[in-house]
Amino acid sequence: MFLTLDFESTIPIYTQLKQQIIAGIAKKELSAGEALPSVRAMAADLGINLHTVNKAYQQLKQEGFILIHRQKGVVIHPDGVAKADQAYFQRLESSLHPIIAEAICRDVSKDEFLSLCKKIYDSYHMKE
Amino acid sequence: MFLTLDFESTIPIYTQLKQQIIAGIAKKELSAGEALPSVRAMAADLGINLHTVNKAYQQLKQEGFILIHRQKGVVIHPDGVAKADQAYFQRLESSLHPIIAEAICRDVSKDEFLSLCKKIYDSYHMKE
Amino acid sequence: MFLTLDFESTIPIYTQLKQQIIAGIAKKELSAGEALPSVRAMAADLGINLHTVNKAYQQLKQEGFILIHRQKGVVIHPDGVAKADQAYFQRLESSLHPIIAEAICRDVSKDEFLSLCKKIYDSYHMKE
Amino acid sequence: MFLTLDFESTIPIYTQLKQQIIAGIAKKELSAGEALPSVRAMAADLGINLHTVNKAYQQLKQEGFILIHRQKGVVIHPDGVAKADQAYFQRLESSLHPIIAEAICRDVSKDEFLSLCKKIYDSYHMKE
DNA sequence: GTGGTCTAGACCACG
DNA sequence: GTGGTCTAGACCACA
Repeated sequence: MFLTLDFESTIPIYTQLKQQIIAGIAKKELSAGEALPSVRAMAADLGINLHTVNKAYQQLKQEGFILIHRQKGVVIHPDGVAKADQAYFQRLESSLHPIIAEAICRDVSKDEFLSLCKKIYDSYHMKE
Repeated sequence: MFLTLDFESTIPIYTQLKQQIIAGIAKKELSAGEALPSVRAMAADLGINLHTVNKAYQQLKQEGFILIHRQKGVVIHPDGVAKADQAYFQRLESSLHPIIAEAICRDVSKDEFLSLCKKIYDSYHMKE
Repeated sequence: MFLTLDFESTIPIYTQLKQQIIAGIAKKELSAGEALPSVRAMAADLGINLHTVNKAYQQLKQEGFILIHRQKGVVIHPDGVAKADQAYFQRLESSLHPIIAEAICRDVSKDEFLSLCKKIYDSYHMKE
Repeated sequence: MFLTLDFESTIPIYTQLKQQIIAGIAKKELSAGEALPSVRAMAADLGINLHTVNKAYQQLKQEGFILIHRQKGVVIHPDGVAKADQAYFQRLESSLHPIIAEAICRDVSKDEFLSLCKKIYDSYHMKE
């Protein structure tokens, strides 16, 4: 799994890290139960601060993507991620709303938009 | 046009304001050439600082949603917003990527996801 | 002579007006001694405020481009504009400095820059 | 690098700051990848408010002269500034137009004008 | 009265 | 300690 961070992005590094790990899971590059590098190792690999990695891991844990064992270290959640619940759909919808509003302003047709979503969706499943 | 801000949200107020105005344009509640309240009036209405409003306006202007007319004040861009270009689609795609990745992890099917997008998309066009 | 104002520009209207009149003189569309519309007429023509026209006229007068007679009204300075003096060259240089600095940063070659200047220069003299 | 601001000037301080930094890049006093003082440090150095410095930095960033690195802070854009494009040449031309029109009115010959441009251009490259 | 600029001081997210 | 956000109050240029 390759992690690429953009230090010039406005997106916080810990968020980028989270997103990349989630993307890895979605692409099945990271499978349930698989071990992730320790906070220290990950930080050293990426040349970033321990706190930054830790923050990403803590949030991933809190959102049910990973487990942090004192001994076994960090592993992808073996039972799969917590499924979509009410709260998640609400978050999802509110994150899509502004994106779609802007797309409409810019005259992106519904089909065009849905095609793009499909394309991205498939880009994850192709790897399956 | 009703603007509702969430002062508890982690999303900056000026961003919320931007999004609501963009949503207003998408819903055709705000039509091309229509005037927006002055920074001062808007700030007073919302109970926020005029600089916060100004920041939102400046960004909307820079992104082509509004323009600042020396006589009419702040108005919705009359020619419609700059259409979707290469750069926009790139931004759009990178904003959708992490959202879709998470949806996949949470076992949201492609159809389910697309339905949600459709629903949101239509919620803007219903007002037409 | 055609005057076109951009009410959406960041450049003040009175400045645009000044520049257009100066351009008119440079292009010999306006010749020495020629009359300009009164403040009122000009303001009505352009749909702008009296004060705005007045400010432009006052500055043009102060810089030696026009004369304002109580009776004859506003006329292009019959003796030609005050020639370039020390102070003018200093102003000219300091207005060119930042422009040229940016051009250099953007890898515009000296020849490229000078060609552009020549082209613009000629665009005024062609009308002669 | 020496920055000199004129607090009496009508040119906004943040604009002066921008111009001086651009001049510094043109003169190669600031080289690609080099770090700039933090907004706070720069503000303290110049005896101005940090928001003023921030505004200059934000605009320089938006125009591609600098970028804000999460680890290194503010740095001169390492890949060099975005090269001259269509839009830039248009801006350049419209900034030169009024300057040249006035020069013509003041009987500055084309050669005289071009010599001045050359002189200024060289004043940047001498430092190379 | 409008937007543009500048100052000042505060809190927070980030690394 | 860094930049990002928000507030507040002041002055000015513009129309």
